[in-house]
Amino acid sequence: MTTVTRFAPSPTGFLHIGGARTALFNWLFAKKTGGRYLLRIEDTDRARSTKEAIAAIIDGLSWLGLDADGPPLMQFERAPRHAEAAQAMIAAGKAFRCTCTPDEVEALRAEAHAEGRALRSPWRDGGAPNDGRPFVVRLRAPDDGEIAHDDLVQGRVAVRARDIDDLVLLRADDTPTYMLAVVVDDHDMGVTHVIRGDDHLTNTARQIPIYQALDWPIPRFGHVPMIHGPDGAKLSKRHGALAVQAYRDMGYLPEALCAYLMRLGWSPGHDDVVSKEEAAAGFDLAQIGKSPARLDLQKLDSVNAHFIRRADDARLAALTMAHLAATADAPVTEAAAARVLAGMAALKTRAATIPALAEQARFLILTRPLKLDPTAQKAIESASPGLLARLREAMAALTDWAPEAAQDALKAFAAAEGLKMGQIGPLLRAALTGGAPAPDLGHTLAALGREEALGRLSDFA
RNA sequence: GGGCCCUUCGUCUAUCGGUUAGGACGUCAGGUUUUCAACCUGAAAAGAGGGGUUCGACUCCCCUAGGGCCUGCCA
Repeated sequence: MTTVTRFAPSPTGFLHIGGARTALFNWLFAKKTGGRYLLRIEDTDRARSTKEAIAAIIDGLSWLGLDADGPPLMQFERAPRHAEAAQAMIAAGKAFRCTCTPDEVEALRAEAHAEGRALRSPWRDGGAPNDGRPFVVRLRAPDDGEIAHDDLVQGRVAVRARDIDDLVLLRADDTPTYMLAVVVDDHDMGVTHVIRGDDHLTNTARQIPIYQALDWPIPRFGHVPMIHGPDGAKLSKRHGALAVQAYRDMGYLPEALCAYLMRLGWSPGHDDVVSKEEAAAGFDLAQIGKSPARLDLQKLDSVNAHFIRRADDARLAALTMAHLAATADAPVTEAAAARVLAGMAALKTRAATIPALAEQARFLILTRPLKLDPTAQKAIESASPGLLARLREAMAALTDWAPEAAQDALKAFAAAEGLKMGQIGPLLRAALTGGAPAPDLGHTLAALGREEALGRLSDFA
């Protein structure tokens, strides 16, 4: 049997990283088992669902490389099918019409609450008046025994049947509730493994009776813990829950965010930083911890740094230039872009995020004559007269402008002058970068290119 | 109120009855050094509390404490 998993967000807001992680685990499990991973948009809450949210969710998943194996299923479109299932349940005596008014339900609920038991409708055995008054369809919750399932993450979880309420399946307007819609859709989509947040753990005991009432096979369930904020509090919209796109804007690579999210709460037994593709083969739901994990941006930084080093230079250069274009005061030229690309191999070992990479690359896009920061200013003013001019001359004579050759030339120049590198490095660096961060001088010279480098030296010689 | 789930260094975790409780990120201290990083070496740092079971418990059981979720004609 091929496995089918699904991610089923409700489009009432953006895709935050908790949802992204749930999607990721579904994706990993499907890949691991050679199955399919599907997307379902749970838009049955018409008032709160928006087109924008749907677009943002799909965009976020796509950015993360979590595209589904098939078009998304829109839940609301299936309302007739859900109603049909509810009717079948009534016919089988597993569901019933309940004509209690909201006030009556509230009173019954208060009573049940006070007695510490689950809500049961007075009409659960039938007999509700059929005189045109509004009604809902409720599940006739099992009377005795226990509802248990072997959770792939949590282990065996059992709830006594008497603690399950006569939950609403179909509202008075004939639309399905979440409990019904989920079960019907998961069944119809052929979902074999329901992997979702552990906020649904207790809902499982409420959904299993629906499967049983419909005489459908019950899928396996795996409830993964939620992610908490750095302070241990649950992530919520007003508390650190950011859209995945916000992480993109902060300069994280999608493969890095996936790798980090994947490791958050899942330990394959080693600490290697690997991509989701590399991890899929060894993925195991049983290795996911049961307790919530906190978000740690510093760890994310470190994982991101790892993937920046592995990333393609041209891709990084494009991301860096985009960031520079948005933040630098001066317009970025094509020549500057070429320099950033040329220097990327040396630059990318030095930054954990794209903004940090842009800061490392900033010296490359500066326009002549460079403005000097105080330290650079001092280095140039205090240099012995003519030194920079002689250095420029020595470099101008150089034919090979590769990093190593440039470095060797600098050493030779220092030796000829009877100076140590420490005595010419700051001066040269000041003239080349104006004080902006940059790699070692060989790479700095190489990335700038002969013409630009010599030009910058001329400006201060 | 009721039900269910969770609890090892600051953080993510390893350990599946016997370890000096290991690693990673972070932190701190050294080293390297031409800026900023990076890098190298070292250090500090943990089993929520209390009872059991056992020759022996982080590991199994119970209680307590703390946290989370569900208990909606939200999802």
